[in-house]
Amino acid sequence: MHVLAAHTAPAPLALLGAAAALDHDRRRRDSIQQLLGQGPTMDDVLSQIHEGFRLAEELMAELPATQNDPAYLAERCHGIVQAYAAAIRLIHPHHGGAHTSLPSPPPLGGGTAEGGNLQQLDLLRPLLSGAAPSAALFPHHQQHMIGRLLEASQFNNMPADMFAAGTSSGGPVRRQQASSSRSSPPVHQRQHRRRRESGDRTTILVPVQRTGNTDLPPDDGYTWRKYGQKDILGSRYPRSYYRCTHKNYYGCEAKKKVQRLDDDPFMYEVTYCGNHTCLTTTTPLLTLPASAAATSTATASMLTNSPTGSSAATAILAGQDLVMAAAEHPAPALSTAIQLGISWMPSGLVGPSATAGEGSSAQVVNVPAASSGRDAEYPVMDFADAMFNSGSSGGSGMDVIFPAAHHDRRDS
DNA sequence: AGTATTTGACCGTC
DNA sequence: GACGGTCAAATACT
Repeated sequence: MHVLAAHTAPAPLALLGAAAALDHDRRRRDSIQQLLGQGPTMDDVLSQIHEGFRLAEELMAELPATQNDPAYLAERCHGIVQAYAAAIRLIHPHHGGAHTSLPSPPPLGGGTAEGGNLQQLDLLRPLLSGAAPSAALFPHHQQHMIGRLLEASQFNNMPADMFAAGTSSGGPVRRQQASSSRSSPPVHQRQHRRRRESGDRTTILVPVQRTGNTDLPPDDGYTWRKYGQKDILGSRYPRSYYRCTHKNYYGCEAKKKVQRLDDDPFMYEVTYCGNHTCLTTTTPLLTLPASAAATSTATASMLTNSPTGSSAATAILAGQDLVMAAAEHPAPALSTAIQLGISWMPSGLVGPSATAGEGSSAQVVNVPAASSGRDAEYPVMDFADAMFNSGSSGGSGMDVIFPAAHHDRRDS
């Protein structure tokens, strides 16, 4: 995958050839235009988005002089939000506006309407984190800005444990010193290793978590288990290798590589390999008793009312509106991540090899039906995911739910 | 006891 | 032979 050779690129946009970027742009526009049908043109949408960018840039430029004027800042922020909301309304006119269709989240940080509007910004996340097409649509600095807007709108208001759950951050604290005295087993005891997989890969750029420990890899809503780390030639930062935590339950073969960009330590390059079968498989390894489902539903309600429950999770767990909305507008795909309040889903939903120069416009809107169907029909599985994401290493939450099934699932 | 992380070594590819 | 991806023992942690 040629994207992986971009370590020395001066900017993420350099990940794409100019011709490929233009082609992505065109096909993506065409695809979205088809979705829009007789409605507003894609140019209208992009114009509105760019207006948001423009206002945001103005605000950033004015920040040094206006940072002590909260009323003014609020007004400018509101204008920015309105611009993006207008773009969303153009894309989803039948939503009837930014406030009416999607379930209203609880007030975030005391906000009211802004909370709802800011959540709308999340709909942009697939555009921005969804690999190449976004790079084709928006300049590098604008992608940065969107990332920061999104963080300001959602991440900073998310429960801290929501992030601790998604990645290795939820695991044990890094040990102080590792042993180096052990020796590897004899070669003949090693299992034969599989050839390097050459399946679909998607590379995206994700800004680092700005709050807390910024060394933590970005959370994408999935749960990953780190299985390796390598120093990469010519790269300042090591590359970490993760596989899906659900591998042993669902046989999920999804993997990802995470590496900081040399030229931008505040950005991670995340390469996803393989799709999450744990999202499309119902019960390959587990048998779910009806009582467990009932219990999980009840517990889901508790989570809904939990003070730490996210607004998005509340929306999903509490009703079907968003499920239906997601089915109609699959780009912000419905998945475990949304169940957990994280509304972007890079792997398998942004289309394979989005950076490979192949037409991705169709794939952008091609959400596996099994995914949303499974989420709608198997809430217990989502609860299992939630328990997986508890971050507890000693005694998995699955022990509580599926005690009989939870044994002998260690690797190899 | 069970699980996640670390890290040196192994293995396939180029 | 270099490099990247993976394995798996040792270890940390709950």
